[in-house]
Amino acid sequence: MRRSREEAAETRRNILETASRLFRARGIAPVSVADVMAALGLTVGGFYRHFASKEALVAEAIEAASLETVARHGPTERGAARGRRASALLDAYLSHAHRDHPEHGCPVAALCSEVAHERPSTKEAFTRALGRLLAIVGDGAKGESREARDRRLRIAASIVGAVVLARATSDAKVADDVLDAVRRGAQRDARRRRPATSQRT
Amino acid sequence: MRRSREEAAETRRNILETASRLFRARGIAPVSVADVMAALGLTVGGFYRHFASKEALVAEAIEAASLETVARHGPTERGAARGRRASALLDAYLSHAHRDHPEHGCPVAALCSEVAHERPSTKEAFTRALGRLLAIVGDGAKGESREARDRRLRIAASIVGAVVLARATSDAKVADDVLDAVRRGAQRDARRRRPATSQRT
DNA sequence: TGTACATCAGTGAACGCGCGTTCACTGATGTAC
DNA sequence: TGTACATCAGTGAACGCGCGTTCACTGATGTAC
Repeated sequence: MRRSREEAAETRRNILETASRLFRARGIAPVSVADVMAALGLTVGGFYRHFASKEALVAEAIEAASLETVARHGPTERGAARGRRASALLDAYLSHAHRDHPEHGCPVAALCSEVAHERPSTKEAFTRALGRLLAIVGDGAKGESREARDRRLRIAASIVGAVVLARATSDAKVADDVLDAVRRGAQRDARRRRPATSQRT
Repeated sequence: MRRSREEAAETRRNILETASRLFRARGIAPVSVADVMAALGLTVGGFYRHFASKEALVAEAIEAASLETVARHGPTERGAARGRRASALLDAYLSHAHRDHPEHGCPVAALCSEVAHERPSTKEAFTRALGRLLAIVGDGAKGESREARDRRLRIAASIVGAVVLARATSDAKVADDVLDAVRRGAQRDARRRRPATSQRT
């Protein structure tokens, strides 16, 4: 039953994409290698032709989810366009759609507390994902002031915190309100140092 | 081998306390019922004399951790004392000690992304814990303005986000900086509406 | 271009292991008289 | 207060189950000539 190189490469991409969705939707531990393969109509044995271990898959899946999230919010522009992009990111990040569909969302928000107990390779992939999130929240130029870096870290912590709490709570009002409150705060915070930028897309 | 009522009650308390520590330190799924009992020098079978299921233990352990966290930051005072308490809470929450010792810390920060995939009873215990955290971040009086409630939600999201990210990243500088940045921001934010309160304990 | 053979993607069963939960059993505790 | 018996906290083995990983096998693909 050998497949062509192209088919094999596509299988690998499919495993990665499916794993990336499943891990974000249901967490790392609750998703088994067999779950991922079954979702593609394949059996477990074949998995190890493509990845050395579940751990390796997890690290790559986080990487893939992170790159997908970044790509959705566009490359780094300059000036007013960058401000609009950052503002649009905040609205998207704190939307009900993002809260309700972690499988298509940011891996940092989906996996943050679970990753703390994972192995180094997983934590490193998570760390790169967080780095990319920090990069699209602001722009992290070399000569950045401490205030500017603080603001990026603060915005990242609050948007991740808001989405995670909105997903974990069973109180629908708190879930809605924390997203709203953080959206208003972060937009104001982001605007503070970019007064020339037009807001609200 | 029957034990006295007092001994049995103490065993129950010990199971709860140990579970509460282990879940915060290592997460829910990675800690088995046998792990908890073994940590007390007991065998698994006896567990079910005290709790109906692991799920019931998880819910009670989150509740216990939450009450312990609240108790550590004292009951609600009025006026300037409340401001000092809230300020001290922020410093403690965002400290290296809290980041490095989740087993003695806030269950909301320790379990947030994992709880999103747990059963209703667990999410409800988490929701009560979040409610208590919101209550000690500000004071949530009845006539509270939208701005005041927003500020409490924003501070809660950002301190939880900061601790979770600081624990999950393998970049020591980002871990330190996100705690510092959020501490400065939250102290400033908290001070904004309580100008009469003396700051920095 | 055609043929013979090596490669290897995917199968499906098996490996050892740990999980949550159940259960017959033990013997000290608690209770009824 | 003393005795007989019921209760039940904790033991330790077993239950069925799912996990990550391994492996002999298959047959189509890729390669050497």
